[in-house]
Amino acid sequence: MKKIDILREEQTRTDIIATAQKLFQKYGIDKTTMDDIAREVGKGKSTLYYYYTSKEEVFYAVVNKEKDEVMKSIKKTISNLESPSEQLKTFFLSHFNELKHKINLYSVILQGNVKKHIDLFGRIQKENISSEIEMIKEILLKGIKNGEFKNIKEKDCEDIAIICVTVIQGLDSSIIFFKDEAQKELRIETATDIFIKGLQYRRQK
Amino acid sequence: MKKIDILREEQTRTDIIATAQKLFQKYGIDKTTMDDIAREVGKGKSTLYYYYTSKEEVFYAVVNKEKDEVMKSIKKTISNLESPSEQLKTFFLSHFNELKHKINLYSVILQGNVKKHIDLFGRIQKENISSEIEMIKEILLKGIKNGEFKNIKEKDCEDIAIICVTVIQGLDSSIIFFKDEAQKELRIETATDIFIKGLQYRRQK
DNA sequence: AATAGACTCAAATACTAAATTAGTCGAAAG
DNA sequence: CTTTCGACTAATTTAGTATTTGAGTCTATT
Repeated sequence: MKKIDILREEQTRTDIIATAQKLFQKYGIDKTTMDDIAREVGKGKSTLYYYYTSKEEVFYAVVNKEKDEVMKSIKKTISNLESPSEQLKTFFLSHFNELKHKINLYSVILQGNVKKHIDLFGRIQKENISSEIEMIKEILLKGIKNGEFKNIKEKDCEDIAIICVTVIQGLDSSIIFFKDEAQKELRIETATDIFIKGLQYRRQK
Repeated sequence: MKKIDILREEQTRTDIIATAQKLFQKYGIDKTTMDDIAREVGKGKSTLYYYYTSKEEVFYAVVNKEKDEVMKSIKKTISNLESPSEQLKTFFLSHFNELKHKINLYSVILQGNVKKHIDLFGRIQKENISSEIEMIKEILLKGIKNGEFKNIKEKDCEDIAIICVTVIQGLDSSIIFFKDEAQKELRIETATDIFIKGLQYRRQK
Protein backbone atom coordinates (compact mmCIF):
# COMPACT_ATOMS: atom_id res chain seq x y z
CA MET A 1 0.00 0.00 0.00
CA LYS A 2 1.40 3.36 -1.00
CA LYS A 3 1.71 6.30 1.33
CA ILE A 4 -0.80 8.32 -0.66
CA ASP A 5 -3.38 5.57 -0.16
CA ILE A 6 -2.94 5.60 3.58
CA LEU A 7 -3.50 9.33 3.54
CA ARG A 8 -6.60 8.93 1.43
CA GLU A 9 -7.94 6.26 3.73
CA GLU A 10 -7.34 8.54 6.69
CA GLN A 11 -9.15 11.33 4.88
CA THR A 12 -12.18 9.14 4.30
CA ARG A 13 -12.23 8.05 7.93
CA THR A 14 -12.00 11.68 8.96
CA ASP A 15 -14.88 12.61 6.67
CA ILE A 16 -17.03 9.82 7.99
CA ILE A 17 -16.36 10.71 11.61
CA ALA A 18 -16.90 14.43 11.06
CA THR A 19 -20.21 13.82 9.32
CA ALA A 20 -21.29 11.23 11.85
CA GLN A 21 -20.44 13.63 14.64
CA LYS A 22 -22.61 16.32 13.09
CA LEU A 23 -25.56 14.00 12.65
CA PHE A 24 -25.26 12.28 16.02
CA GLN A 25 -25.25 15.67 17.71
CA LYS A 26 -28.32 16.72 15.82
CA TYR A 27 -30.46 13.59 15.90
CA GLY A 28 -28.93 11.28 18.49
CA ILE A 29 -27.51 7.84 18.00
CA ASP A 30 -30.73 6.01 17.17
CA LYS A 31 -32.31 8.51 14.83
CA THR A 32 -29.17 8.79 12.76
CA THR A 33 -29.03 5.97 10.22
CA MET A 34 -25.98 4.62 8.47
CA ASP A 35 -27.65 5.64 5.20
CA ASP A 36 -27.93 9.19 6.48
CA ILE A 37 -24.24 9.31 7.22
CA ALA A 38 -23.27 7.66 3.94
CA ARG A 39 -25.44 10.02 1.89
CA GLU A 40 -23.97 13.06 3.65
CA VAL A 41 -20.43 11.80 3.14
CA GLY A 42 -21.26 11.14 -0.51
CA LYS A 43 -20.47 7.45 -0.36
CA GLY A 44 -22.47 4.25 -0.34
CA LYS A 45 -23.48 2.69 2.92
CA SER A 46 -21.31 -0.38 2.37
CA THR A 47 -18.32 1.91 2.20
CA LEU A 48 -18.88 2.85 5.81
CA TYR A 49 -18.77 -0.82 6.67
CA TYR A 50 -15.47 -1.09 4.85
CA TYR A 51 -14.04 1.29 7.41
CA TYR A 52 -16.10 0.52 10.51
CA THR A 53 -17.63 -2.75 11.53
CA SER A 54 -20.82 -1.30 12.97
CA LYS A 55 -22.74 1.83 13.82
CA GLU A 56 -21.62 1.57 17.41
CA GLU A 57 -18.00 1.54 16.21
CA VAL A 58 -18.63 4.75 14.30
CA PHE A 59 -20.16 6.28 17.39
CA TYR A 60 -17.27 5.10 19.45
CA ALA A 61 -14.79 6.65 17.03
CA VAL A 62 -16.64 9.99 17.18
CA VAL A 63 -16.65 10.08 20.96
CA ASN A 64 -13.04 8.94 21.08
CA LYS A 65 -11.97 11.76 18.80
CA GLU A 66 -13.69 14.25 21.06
CA LYS A 67 -12.04 12.72 24.08
CA ASP A 68 -8.61 12.99 22.49
CA GLU A 69 -9.21 16.64 21.67
CA VAL A 70 -10.29 17.45 25.19
CA MET A 71 -7.38 15.59 26.73
CA LYS A 72 -4.94 17.26 24.40
CA SER A 73 -6.35 20.67 25.26
CA ILE A 74 -6.14 20.02 28.99
CA LYS A 75 -2.61 18.68 28.61
CA LYS A 76 -1.59 21.84 26.85
CA THR A 77 -3.07 24.10 29.51
CA ILE A 78 -1.42 22.09 32.23
CA SER A 79 1.99 22.04 30.58
CA ASN A 80 2.22 25.79 31.14
CA LEU A 81 1.94 25.37 34.89
CA GLU A 82 4.89 24.72 37.14
CA SER A 83 3.54 23.14 40.31
CA PRO A 84 1.72 19.80 40.34
CA SER A 85 -0.78 21.25 42.83
CA GLU A 86 -1.71 23.91 40.34
CA GLN A 87 -1.82 21.33 37.58
CA LEU A 88 -4.13 19.08 39.52
CA LYS A 89 -6.42 21.96 40.40
CA THR A 90 -6.51 23.01 36.76
CA PHE A 91 -7.36 19.47 35.77
CA PHE A 92 -10.31 19.44 38.16
CA LEU A 93 -11.58 22.78 36.93
CA SER A 94 -11.04 22.02 33.24
CA HIS A 95 -12.96 18.81 33.60
CA PHE A 96 -15.79 20.75 35.14
CA ASN A 97 -15.79 23.33 32.35
CA GLU A 98 -15.68 20.70 29.61
CA LEU A 99 -18.65 18.97 31.16
CA LYS A 100 -20.56 22.22 31.37
CA HIS A 101 -20.01 22.76 27.67
CA LYS A 102 -20.94 19.25 26.64
CA ILE A 103 -23.83 18.59 28.94
CA ASN A 104 -26.55 19.75 26.59
CA LEU A 105 -24.82 18.18 23.64
CA TYR A 106 -24.72 14.75 25.15
CA SER A 107 -28.24 14.81 26.43
CA VAL A 108 -29.24 15.05 22.77
CA ILE A 109 -26.89 12.35 21.58
CA LEU A 110 -27.98 9.92 24.25
CA GLN A 111 -31.67 10.63 23.89
CA GLY A 112 -33.66 7.53 23.19
CA ASN A 113 -32.98 4.02 24.34
CA VAL A 114 -30.03 4.13 26.71
CA LYS A 115 -30.40 0.51 27.76
CA LYS A 116 -29.82 -0.63 24.22
CA HIS A 117 -26.34 0.82 24.10
CA ILE A 118 -25.45 0.26 27.72
CA ASP A 119 -22.38 -1.85 26.90
CA LEU A 120 -21.05 0.74 24.49
CA PHE A 121 -21.53 3.56 26.97
CA GLY A 122 -19.87 1.50 29.64
CA ARG A 123 -16.88 0.92 27.39
CA ILE A 124 -16.63 4.60 26.55
CA GLN A 125 -16.84 5.68 30.17
CA LYS A 126 -14.25 3.11 31.15
CA GLU A 127 -11.74 4.36 28.60
CA ASN A 128 -12.42 7.96 29.47
CA ILE A 129 -11.71 7.23 33.08
CA SER A 130 -8.56 5.29 32.19
CA SER A 131 -7.16 8.23 30.26
CA GLU A 132 -7.88 10.56 33.13
CA ILE A 133 -6.33 8.24 35.66
CA GLU A 134 -3.15 8.04 33.60
CA MET A 135 -2.90 11.79 33.38
CA ILE A 136 -3.56 12.35 37.06
CA LYS A 137 -1.02 9.69 37.96
CA GLU A 138 1.66 11.64 36.14
CA ILE A 139 0.78 14.81 38.00
CA LEU A 140 0.76 13.03 41.34
CA LEU A 141 4.10 11.40 40.69
CA LYS A 142 5.69 14.74 39.94
CA GLY A 143 4.14 16.20 43.08
CA ILE A 144 5.51 13.39 45.21
CA LYS A 145 8.96 13.77 43.73
CA ASN A 146 9.17 17.50 44.23
CA GLY A 147 7.75 17.17 47.75
CA GLU A 148 4.45 18.98 47.24
CA PHE A 149 2.31 15.99 48.05
CA LYS A 150 3.65 14.89 51.38
CA ASN A 151 0.58 12.89 52.28
CA ILE A 152 0.94 10.17 49.66
CA LYS A 153 3.39 7.50 48.58
CA GLU A 154 4.40 6.53 45.09
CA LYS A 155 2.92 3.07 45.34
CA ASP A 156 -0.51 4.53 46.15
CA CYS A 157 -0.59 6.75 43.08
CA GLU A 158 -2.93 4.50 41.13
CA ASP A 159 -5.42 4.39 43.97
CA ILE A 160 -5.24 8.11 44.62
CA ALA A 161 -5.71 8.82 40.94
CA ILE A 162 -8.81 6.67 41.01
CA ILE A 163 -9.98 8.60 44.03
CA CYS A 164 -9.42 11.88 42.20
CA VAL A 165 -11.57 10.68 39.33
CA THR A 166 -14.36 9.57 41.62
CA VAL A 167 -14.27 12.84 43.50
CA ILE A 168 -14.45 14.67 40.18
CA GLN A 169 -17.41 12.53 39.25
CA GLY A 170 -19.18 13.54 42.41
CA LEU A 171 -18.52 17.19 41.73
CA ASP A 172 -19.71 16.72 38.17
CA SER A 173 -22.99 15.25 39.21
CA SER A 174 -23.54 18.27 41.42
CA ILE A 175 -23.56 20.35 38.26
CA ILE A 176 -26.71 18.56 37.28
CA PHE A 177 -28.23 18.41 40.71
CA PHE A 178 -27.69 21.77 42.35
CA LYS A 179 -29.24 24.56 40.34
CA ASP A 180 -27.59 27.65 41.79
CA GLU A 181 -25.29 28.42 38.88
CA ALA A 182 -23.45 31.22 40.66
CA GLN A 183 -22.36 29.10 43.62
CA LYS A 184 -21.31 26.13 41.55
CA GLU A 185 -18.05 27.41 40.19
CA LEU A 186 -16.91 28.61 43.58
CA ARG A 187 -17.92 25.39 45.22
CA ILE A 188 -15.97 23.27 42.77
CA GLU A 189 -12.96 25.43 43.49
CA THR A 190 -13.36 25.16 47.23
CA ALA A 191 -13.72 21.40 46.98
CA THR A 192 -10.62 21.15 44.84
CA ASP A 193 -8.65 23.26 47.28
CA ILE A 194 -9.65 21.15 50.23
CA PHE A 195 -8.79 17.97 48.44
CA ILE A 196 -5.40 19.19 47.28
CA LYS A 197 -4.58 20.47 50.75
CA GLY A 198 -5.34 16.96 51.92
CA LEU A 199 -2.71 15.62 49.55
CA GLN A 200 -0.15 18.15 50.63
CA TYR A 201 -0.07 17.53 54.36
CA ARG A 202 1.42 14.41 55.78
CA ARG A 203 -0.78 11.78 57.25
CA GLN A 204 -0.01 11.04 60.90
CA LYS A 205 -0.47 7.34 61.42
CA MET B 1 -60.97 12.00 67.50
CA LYS B 2 -60.06 9.91 70.47
CA LYS B 3 -56.53 8.95 71.39
CA ILE B 4 -57.23 5.31 70.69
CA ASP B 5 -58.28 6.21 67.15
CA ILE B 6 -55.06 8.07 66.47
CA LEU B 7 -53.15 5.03 67.61
CA ARG B 8 -55.22 2.77 65.38
CA GLU B 9 -54.71 5.08 62.43
CA GLU B 10 -50.95 5.00 63.05
CA GLN B 11 -51.07 1.23 63.22
CA THR B 12 -52.83 1.02 59.87
CA ARG B 13 -50.32 3.37 58.29
CA THR B 14 -47.50 1.27 59.70
CA ASP B 15 -49.08 -1.90 58.31
CA ILE B 16 -49.50 -0.37 54.90
CA ILE B 17 -45.93 0.86 54.75
CA ALA B 18 -44.46 -2.40 56.01
CA THR B 19 -46.41 -4.40 53.47
CA ALA B 20 -45.66 -1.98 50.68
CA GLN B 21 -41.98 -2.12 51.57
CA LYS B 22 -41.97 -5.88 51.33
CA LEU B 23 -43.71 -5.91 47.96
CA PHE B 24 -41.73 -3.02 46.46
CA GLN B 25 -38.51 -4.80 47.39
CA LYS B 26 -39.70 -8.00 45.80
CA TYR B 27 -41.37 -6.77 42.62
CA GLY B 28 -40.31 -3.16 42.14
CA ILE B 29 -42.47 -0.07 42.06
CA ASP B 30 -44.29 -0.73 38.80
CA LYS B 31 -45.02 -4.42 39.22
CA THR B 32 -46.49 -3.86 42.65
CA THR B 33 -50.11 -2.79 42.36
CA MET B 34 -52.18 -0.98 44.89
CA ASP B 35 -54.48 -3.98 44.88
CA ASP B 36 -51.55 -6.22 45.77
CA ILE B 37 -50.72 -4.06 48.73
CA ALA B 38 -54.33 -3.76 49.84
CA ARG B 39 -54.90 -7.52 49.61
CA GLU B 40 -51.77 -8.24 51.64
CA VAL B 41 -52.74 -5.71 54.29
CA GLY B 42 -56.19 -7.22 54.37
CA LYS B 43 -57.98 -4.02 53.45
CA GLY B 44 -59.71 -2.69 50.37
CA LYS B 45 -57.80 -0.61 47.86
CA SER B 46 -59.83 2.48 48.62
CA THR B 47 -58.64 2.26 52.19
CA LEU B 48 -55.10 2.86 51.01
CA TYR B 49 -56.34 5.99 49.33
CA TYR B 50 -57.90 7.08 52.56
CA TYR B 51 -54.39 7.21 54.03
CA TYR B 52 -52.24 8.06 51.04
CA THR B 53 -53.14 10.13 48.02
CA SER B 54 -51.26 8.04 45.47
CA LYS B 55 -49.00 5.08 44.90
CA GLU B 56 -46.04 7.40 44.65
CA GLU B 57 -46.90 8.77 48.09
CA VAL B 58 -46.87 5.26 49.49
CA PHE B 59 -43.50 4.66 47.89
CA TYR B 60 -42.24 7.94 49.23
CA ALA B 61 -43.37 7.02 52.73
CA VAL B 62 -41.58 3.68 52.49
CA VAL B 63 -38.31 5.21 51.39
CA ASN B 64 -38.63 7.98 53.94
CA LYS B 65 -39.04 5.50 56.73
CA GLU B 66 -35.88 3.72 55.62
CA LYS B 67 -34.02 7.00 55.45
CA ASP B 68 -35.06 7.91 58.98
CA GLU B 69 -33.87 4.55 60.26
CA VAL B 70 -30.50 4.88 58.55
CA MET B 71 -29.97 8.44 59.75
CA LYS B 72 -30.92 7.49 63.26
CA SER B 73 -28.48 4.59 63.20
CA ILE B 74 -25.64 6.75 61.91
CA LYS B 75 -26.44 9.43 64.47
CA LYS B 76 -26.20 6.88 67.23
CA THR B 77 -22.85 5.55 66.04
CA ILE B 78 -21.48 9.05 65.73
CA SER B 79 -22.67 10.18 69.14
CA ASN B 80 -20.19 7.76 70.72
CA LEU B 81 -17.24 9.49 69.08
CA GLU B 82 -15.46 12.44 70.57
CA SER B 83 -13.69 14.23 67.73
CA PRO B 84 -15.54 15.78 64.78
CA SER B 85 -12.86 14.42 62.44
CA GLU B 86 -13.65 10.91 63.57
CA GLN B 87 -17.34 11.64 63.33
CA LEU B 88 -17.03 12.89 59.79
CA LYS B 89 -14.96 9.92 58.76
CA THR B 90 -17.49 7.59 60.31
CA PHE B 91 -20.25 9.37 58.45
CA PHE B 92 -18.45 8.83 55.14
CA LEU B 93 -17.83 5.16 55.85
CA SER B 94 -21.31 4.49 57.23
CA HIS B 95 -22.83 6.01 54.14
CA PHE B 96 -20.70 3.72 52.04
CA ASN B 97 -21.71 0.65 54.02
CA GLU B 98 -25.38 1.52 53.92
CA LEU B 99 -25.19 1.87 50.18
CA LYS B 100 -23.41 -1.44 49.84
CA HIS B 101 -26.20 -3.13 51.73
CA LYS B 102 -28.96 -1.47 49.81
CA ILE B 103 -27.52 -1.50 46.34
CA ASN B 104 -29.02 -4.79 45.24
CA LEU B 105 -32.23 -3.95 46.97
CA TYR B 106 -32.73 -0.70 45.14
CA SER B 107 -31.77 -2.03 41.74
CA VAL B 108 -34.79 -4.28 42.13
CA ILE B 109 -37.08 -1.56 43.37
CA LEU B 110 -36.16 0.81 40.59
CA GLN B 111 -36.31 -1.76 37.84
CA GLY B 112 -38.66 -0.79 35.09
CA ASN B 113 -39.46 2.65 33.87
CA VAL B 114 -37.21 5.11 35.69
CA LYS B 115 -38.20 8.04 33.52
CA LYS B 116 -41.80 7.69 34.63
CA HIS B 117 -40.96 8.38 38.25
CA ILE B 118 -38.14 10.80 37.64
CA ASP B 119 -39.82 13.60 39.62
CA LEU B 120 -40.45 11.35 42.60
CA PHE B 121 -36.88 10.08 42.62
CA GLY B 122 -35.63 13.64 42.35
CA ARG B 123 -37.69 14.64 45.35
CA ILE B 124 -36.45 11.67 47.37
CA GLN B 125 -32.84 12.33 46.51
CA LYS B 126 -33.22 15.99 47.34
CA GLU B 127 -34.57 15.29 50.80
CA ASN B 128 -31.98 12.61 51.43
CA ILE B 129 -29.27 15.07 50.58
CA SER B 130 -30.84 17.77 52.73
CA SER B 131 -30.83 15.52 55.77
CA GLU B 132 -27.22 14.61 55.21
CA ILE B 133 -26.18 18.21 54.71
CA GLU B 134 -27.80 19.16 58.02
CA MET B 135 -26.00 16.42 59.85
CA ILE B 136 -22.63 17.18 58.30
CA LYS B 137 -23.06 20.87 59.05
CA GLU B 138 -23.39 20.09 62.74
CA ILE B 139 -20.21 18.03 62.68
CA LEU B 140 -18.29 20.72 60.82
CA LEU B 141 -19.45 23.42 63.20
CA LYS B 142 -18.22 21.46 66.16
CA GLY B 143 -14.90 20.87 64.41
CA ILE B 144 -14.46 24.54 63.71
CA LYS B 145 -15.28 25.46 67.27
CA ASN B 146 -12.87 22.99 68.82
CA GLY B 147 -10.17 23.94 66.33
CA GLU B 148 -9.90 20.67 64.44
CA PHE B 149 -10.94 22.11 61.12
CA LYS B 150 -8.56 25.00 60.69
CA ASN B 151 -9.09 25.24 56.96
CA ILE B 152 -12.71 26.39 57.00
CA LYS B 153 -14.84 29.20 58.33
CA GLU B 154 -18.22 29.01 59.95
CA LYS B 155 -19.95 30.93 57.20
CA ASP B 156 -18.79 28.37 54.62
CA CYS B 157 -20.23 25.40 56.49
CA GLU B 158 -23.24 25.05 54.24
CA ASP B 159 -21.09 24.99 51.13
CA ILE B 160 -18.56 22.60 52.61
CA ALA B 161 -21.34 20.29 53.75
CA ILE B 162 -22.66 20.29 50.19
CA ILE B 163 -19.17 19.48 48.98
CA CYS B 164 -18.95 16.59 51.43
CA VAL B 165 -22.17 15.17 50.08
CA THR B 166 -21.03 15.48 46.48
CA VAL B 167 -17.70 13.86 47.28
CA ILE B 168 -19.55 11.04 49.00
CA GLN B 169 -21.71 10.70 45.90
CA GLY B 170 -18.62 10.32 43.77
CA LEU B 171 -17.23 7.67 46.06
CA ASP B 172 -20.57 5.91 46.05
CA SER B 173 -20.72 5.72 42.30
CA SER B 174 -17.30 4.11 42.34
CA ILE B 175 -18.88 1.24 44.22
CA ILE B 176 -20.89 0.50 41.15
CA PHE B 177 -18.17 1.23 38.63
CA PHE B 178 -14.98 -0.30 39.95
CA LYS B 179 -15.32 -4.01 40.46
CA ASP B 180 -12.35 -4.85 42.66
CA GLU B 181 -14.22 -5.44 45.88
CA ALA B 182 -11.10 -5.80 48.03
CA GLN B 183 -9.66 -2.41 47.08
CA LYS B 184 -12.91 -0.51 47.44
CA GLU B 185 -13.16 -0.36 51.19
CA LEU B 186 -9.56 0.76 51.52
CA ARG B 187 -9.93 3.33 48.78
CA ILE B 188 -12.97 4.89 50.39
CA GLU B 189 -11.02 5.17 53.61
CA THR B 190 -8.02 6.73 51.90
CA ALA B 191 -10.23 9.23 50.13
CA THR B 192 -11.93 10.13 53.37
CA ASP B 193 -8.61 10.61 55.10
CA ILE B 194 -7.30 12.88 52.39
CA PHE B 195 -10.42 14.97 52.41
CA ILE B 196 -10.50 15.34 56.17
CA LYS B 197 -6.82 16.26 56.21
CA GLY B 198 -7.74 18.97 53.75
CA LEU B 199 -10.25 20.35 56.22
CA GLN B 200 -7.79 20.27 59.07
CA TYR B 201 -4.96 22.32 57.63
CA ARG B 202 -5.25 26.03 57.14
CA ARG B 203 -5.48 27.41 53.67
CA GLN B 204 -2.70 29.83 52.81
CA LYS B 205 -4.23 32.61 50.71
C1' DA C 1 -64.10 7.98 60.82
C1' DA C 2 -62.96 3.98 58.33
C1' DT C 3 -63.85 0.56 54.98
C1' DA C 4 -65.40 -1.76 50.91
C1' DG C 5 -67.11 -2.73 46.12
C1' DA C 6 -68.34 -1.14 41.89
C1' DC C 7 -66.91 2.09 38.47
C1' DT C 8 -64.05 4.98 35.09
C1' DC C 9 -60.56 6.27 32.27
C1' DA C 10 -55.82 6.52 31.24
C1' DA C 11 -52.02 3.76 30.46
C1' DA C 12 -49.69 -0.54 29.75
C1' DT C 13 -49.61 -4.71 27.14
C1' DA C 14 -50.14 -7.82 23.29
C1' DC C 15 -50.56 -8.63 18.56
C1' DT C 16 -50.19 -7.74 13.93
C1' DA C 17 -48.70 -5.93 9.60
C1' DA C 18 -45.73 -2.68 7.28
C1' DA C 19 -41.66 -0.10 6.91
C1' DT C 20 -36.92 0.87 8.08
C1' DT C 21 -32.50 -0.08 8.64
C1' DA C 22 -28.19 -2.59 10.17
C1' DG C 23 -25.17 -5.36 8.25
C1' DT C 24 -23.62 -8.83 4.16
C1' DC C 25 -22.10 -10.20 -0.37
C1' DG C 26 -20.58 -10.41 -4.90
C1' DA C 27 -19.51 -7.70 -8.56
C1' DA C 28 -17.42 -3.65 -10.58
C1' DA C 29 -14.42 0.41 -10.80
C1' DG C 30 -10.10 2.52 -10.49
C1' DC D 1 -5.50 -5.16 -4.76
C1' DT D 2 -7.90 -1.36 -2.55
C1' DT D 3 -12.13 0.97 -2.57
C1' DT D 4 -16.81 1.55 -3.83
C1' DC D 5 -21.45 0.38 -4.93
C1' DG D 6 -26.18 -1.66 -5.35
C1' DA D 7 -28.90 -5.27 -4.41
C1' DC D 8 -30.10 -8.44 -0.81
C1' DT D 9 -31.48 -10.35 3.83
C1' DA D 10 -32.49 -10.58 8.39
C1' DA D 11 -33.44 -8.12 12.21
C1' DT D 12 -35.45 -4.25 14.41
C1' DT D 13 -38.55 -0.37 14.68
C1' DT D 14 -42.65 1.73 13.87
C1' DA D 15 -47.55 2.12 13.42
C1' DG D 16 -51.96 0.74 14.16
C1' DT D 17 -55.39 -1.59 16.92
C1' DA D 18 -57.59 -4.41 20.15
C1' DT D 19 -57.46 -5.97 24.97
C1' DT D 20 -56.32 -5.84 29.67
C1' DT D 21 -54.72 -3.83 33.63
C1' DG D 22 -54.56 -0.87 37.30
C1' DA D 23 -54.59 3.95 39.45
C1' DG D 24 -57.64 6.71 41.36
C1' DT D 25 -62.88 8.11 42.30
C1' DC D 26 -67.52 7.67 43.96
C1' DT D 27 -71.20 5.99 46.61
C1' DA D 28 -72.83 3.15 50.00
C1' DT D 29 -72.22 0.75 54.40
C1' DT D 30 -70.73 -0.05 59.09
